Amino acid sequence: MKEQVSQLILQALDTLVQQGQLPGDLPDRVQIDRTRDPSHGDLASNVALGLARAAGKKPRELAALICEALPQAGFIARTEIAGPGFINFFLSGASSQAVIQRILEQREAFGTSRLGEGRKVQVEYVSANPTGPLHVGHGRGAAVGDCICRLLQATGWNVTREFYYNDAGQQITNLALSVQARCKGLGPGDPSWPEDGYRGDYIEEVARAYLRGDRIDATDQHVSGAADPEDLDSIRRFAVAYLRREQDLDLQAFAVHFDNYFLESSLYDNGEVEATVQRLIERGHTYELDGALWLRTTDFGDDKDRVMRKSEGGYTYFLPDVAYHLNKWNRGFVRVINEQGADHHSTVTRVRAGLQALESGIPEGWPDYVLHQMVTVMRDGEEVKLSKRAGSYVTLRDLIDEVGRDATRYFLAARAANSQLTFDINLAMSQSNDNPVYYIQYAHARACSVMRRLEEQGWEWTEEAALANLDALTEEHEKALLRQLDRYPEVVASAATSNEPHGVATYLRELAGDFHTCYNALKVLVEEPGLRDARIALSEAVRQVIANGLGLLGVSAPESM
RNA sequence: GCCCUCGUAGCUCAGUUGAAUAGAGCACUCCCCUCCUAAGGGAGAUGUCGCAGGUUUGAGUCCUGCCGAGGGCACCA
Repeated sequence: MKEQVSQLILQALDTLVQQGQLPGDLPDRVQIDRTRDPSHGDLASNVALGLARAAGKKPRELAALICEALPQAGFIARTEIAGPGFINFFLSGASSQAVIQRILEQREAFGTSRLGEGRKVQVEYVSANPTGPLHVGHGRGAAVGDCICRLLQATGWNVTREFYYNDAGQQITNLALSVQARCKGLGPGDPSWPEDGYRGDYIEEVARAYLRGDRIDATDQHVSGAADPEDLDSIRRFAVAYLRREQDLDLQAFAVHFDNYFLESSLYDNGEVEATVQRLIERGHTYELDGALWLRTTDFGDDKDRVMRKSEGGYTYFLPDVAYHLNKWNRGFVRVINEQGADHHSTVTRVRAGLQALESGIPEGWPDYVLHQMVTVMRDGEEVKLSKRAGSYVTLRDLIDEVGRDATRYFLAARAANSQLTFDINLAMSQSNDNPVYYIQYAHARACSVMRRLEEQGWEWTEEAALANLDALTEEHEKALLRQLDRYPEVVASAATSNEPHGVATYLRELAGDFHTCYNALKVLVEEPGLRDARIALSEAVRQVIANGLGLLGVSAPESM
């Protein structure tokens, strides 16, 4: 619709140029906005404001000229010049009601698009090292990352969901040592407890399972406990598998899954790290200093150069990061989105710089990053900091168990990632109108109950009859709903383009609000068949859009509550 | 010290890529079920958009500086 109005204006501008009212160089597109205030019509354009200076006319005068030159179009009821020179467009009743037909035809597909054109996109998220249960921060990453994936799928991208982790290195050695200490009956208080060991109770569970010889099947790891407290390597493999499985269960409870698990160690095993170093050296962006090999990342916007190979011979973590992203590029992902905690933001410039230094045709600014800020959990007005099992942090599982999957997902995804989030447990659990999750779900359930009541009344409803009677929808509350429904595809497209799933949550809150208002003011199941059919169609359209939107957030749409 | 993010109603947050009187919800005051689930709705009140400049016909939105909050600044991952 925006596009059509835009075409009309462009034609009008063309006419004015031919009449000599406007100079020749015109924009090839004009801005059309949805109005905030219904008294301003449905759509508005600011062309006249923008072109007034070049035209040497006052904005309102120019707006009047443009309006006169507008070609006739059935979907426009009238236009109006307002404020400093806006042109407001009032859509005809039929064209605003037509959204219902589109929704009922397209159903689950309403709001989806082919923006992605089947191109390959990879989203990397969570990527927690297997050293303990997932914490709330991982939960935020899981919710945001998963919603981004759903949005990308809905807009026609070919999505791969990936989880990257490290099963070697210092952290994992530390983990193995901690489990070993537990195997030997030591606790965090003992003098021989490993320095910086993991202190949570779950370490003891790992140790017991290892000594029992349990078999562990995680999505990507399968191993049995060797039950030998002296075999550190065996303990390491077991602990990694155990905690990976632990995380799998957390993610499963959260309805988040991955297509691929990627091991940092594989980059060493198959020589990609070494090949990356060679490539960087060949390209001449490296130098040796104090026995270390440096990459001149300052050539690519970094504020200081970075060490790639330490003087003792080992690589810094920065290098596998670059190798990993080169690997992603080589797998053909034209778009890559990394969802991470903001505490990793310093890697952004570094990785991009490293990729530029490879001179492999990777675009500047690739990949995308979505960095989420910290989550603070509150209960009864006080900050919750500890979980019993993990020892030092609130786990994702704690939240899911306490407030449920739907509320947890909604709260973690409903806010812009780059702002700090306060997770209020009491609010998330409250079954009242305070709680946006229930508010939205209730709107869906209400629409479902309309259909149930319809059957109880013994009334018939057919789509054909309803679509023939849509012109009965003339009340302001109904119009507001129609406008809101019409916006949905744009909301989805914009959320997908900007990697901002919270836009969908905000939209659903508004749509549900408009529905409740309308529902309260106007009875759906009235005696008069034409009006009843039309209102049921409206209610059904709202239900469908809420279900679609909740689907994008991974939140259920219950038929009754 | 440098870098990143944030600062909007008492609280939690939106703000459609620069537009028309800045919006919701909660909390507060009143009101609405013989009526499709009141897990709902209506009315009222609520702001120097952190501060100060700048760009622009127009700034919550863009630029600069300052203040405040969080995070990051290793030959650690």
